[in-house]
Amino acid sequence: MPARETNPNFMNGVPELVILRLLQQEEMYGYEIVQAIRSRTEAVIAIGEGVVYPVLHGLERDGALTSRRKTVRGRSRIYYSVTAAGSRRLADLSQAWTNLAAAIQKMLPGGQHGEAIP
Amino acid sequence: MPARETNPNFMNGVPELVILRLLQQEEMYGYEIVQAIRSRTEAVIAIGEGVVYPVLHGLERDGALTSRRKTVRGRSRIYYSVTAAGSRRLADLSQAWTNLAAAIQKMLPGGQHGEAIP
DNA sequence: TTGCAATGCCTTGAACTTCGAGGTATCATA
DNA sequence: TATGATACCTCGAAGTTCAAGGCATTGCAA
Repeated sequence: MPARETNPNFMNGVPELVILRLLQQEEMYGYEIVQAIRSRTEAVIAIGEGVVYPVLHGLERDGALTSRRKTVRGRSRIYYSVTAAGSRRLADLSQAWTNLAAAIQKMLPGGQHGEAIP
Repeated sequence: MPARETNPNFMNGVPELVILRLLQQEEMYGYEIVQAIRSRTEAVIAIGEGVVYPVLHGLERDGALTSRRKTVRGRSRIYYSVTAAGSRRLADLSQAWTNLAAAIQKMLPGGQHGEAIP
């Protein structure tokens, strides 16, 4: 997952952003993340397991996450936590997202000035 | 450019959104769009010609845009305008984007409650 | 006048993400 | 005992975007 040069990986990387953010607040495992994203965004964002697991593996490979295996009620889970590098990565992604969202907001109707209602 | 079922084509489609929005305000040609996006977003968003032209062609093929050729100072330009279908498409995209941005904003630090400063 | 930058159109291949569908195994419940 | 939920995973397909080019004209500077 090499960073892009020009646009901050553009719109992509939202799964990565959301996953990092969740894990920064609380240690979680893959299956849990999938449902947490659905429920916390009221299904506005729905990221499947086919996306979540590869992202988790990639982030761990990059040193942004660490994992530990834990067995709960006979279920083997792999809990992920954010490392210091992951925190930095999250900060960067958040900043990039905020910039992008602001830029787009300004172009959309009623984005430039304070939405004056005559 | 078929619409996706689950996530609203996810983060993608920002070029399409921005281009439609620009053209709704004013008739423009490809080369002009590239620079308009750069300048109006203060280079936060930089979409190259390799993206803009295919998007324009796709939108026209879908009936969201119409074009007319015009020669200005010896330069042949193709000006694009938004059709009624294009307006609807823009409205949908704007809505999807707003929903998505709101959902993400709520997850980011200081997004849930009114950023109380004690 | 010669050359180079800017204008203006375009295509291509590669790279990357994301999606959807599947596979495996265990546990709890009906 | 069979089904659904849990929990992990992979794969191929599809779609976007990117960078790098190619072509032709105009205008300016050397």
